[in-house]
Amino acid sequence: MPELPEVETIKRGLSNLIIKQKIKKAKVLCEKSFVGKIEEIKSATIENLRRFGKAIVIDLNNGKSLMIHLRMTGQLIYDGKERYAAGHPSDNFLDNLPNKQTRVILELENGTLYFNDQRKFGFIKVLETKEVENDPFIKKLAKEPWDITPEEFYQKLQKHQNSPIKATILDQTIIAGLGNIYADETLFMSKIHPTTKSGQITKNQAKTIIENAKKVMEKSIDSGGSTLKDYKKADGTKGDYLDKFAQVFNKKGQPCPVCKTPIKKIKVAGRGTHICPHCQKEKK
DNA sequence: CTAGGATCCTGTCAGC
DNA sequence: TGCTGACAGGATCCTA
Repeated sequence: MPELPEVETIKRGLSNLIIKQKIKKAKVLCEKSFVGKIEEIKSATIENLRRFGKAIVIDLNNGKSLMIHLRMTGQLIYDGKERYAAGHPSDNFLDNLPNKQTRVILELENGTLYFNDQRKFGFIKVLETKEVENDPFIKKLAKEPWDITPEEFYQKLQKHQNSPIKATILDQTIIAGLGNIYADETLFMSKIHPTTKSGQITKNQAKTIIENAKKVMEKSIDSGGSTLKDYKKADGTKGDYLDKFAQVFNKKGQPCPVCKTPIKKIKVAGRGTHICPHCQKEKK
């Protein structure tokens, strides 16, 4: 679930809170959620946080790093003097911790970091710091919209001519960072129907997609991601990207902000997909 | 090689 | 109320 903006939000928020802290204790409640030996990170100190697409990496001072992928329902919650929670938006942010969905607990000097994950698709993985870039997922990761050129992106589209454009921009090995929300928002802004074959996308449209992907994600990062980032704010109100800025995602039946046509929900590439049938015309 | 569907797992919600 | 199937902000694996 968390996409690039949410992961970036987590990275920024947690950096301020956990860097320089030592991992005093580490506890794995769900074996599937932790890959590697837990002993390897005990009593190490957190030095730095990095982000690769939707993956977050915590570098330690003993040559090891923790790579974390939240997948659909992962959350990282730091409970210290204040609580900082980000990732999958759910009321669990308000629960007492640990709770039923807590998979890994890292006890630090001034607080505790909880990895929660309802569906157990996410994980924390121990890597050698120097091997982080060689992790299969990170190694295959494409450039993010800020780094890829329109020409490069266009060339990649030609390799997947018959795939719907939505499937293509969700593919992290083609362009990194977009997930289901920002893919829909990007295509809406670009006035491109999600089922358009990637081979039909013009060079201009390729450029537009990149520009809009940057816009929607920057806007989301500025608003703290489409997720709850603050325990106090999380109390009842969900001041998040989805409510404030999303144009089509989760807006089935509501009027298109541009032309007032009701937003439709369809299925593309196996994912729920939101479009304005008037602004995003299907191309034959 | 690409494309599409099933799959991992838990929880919630709409519809009967 | 209880049951059932669909669906979920992701990525990989398997098959054709």
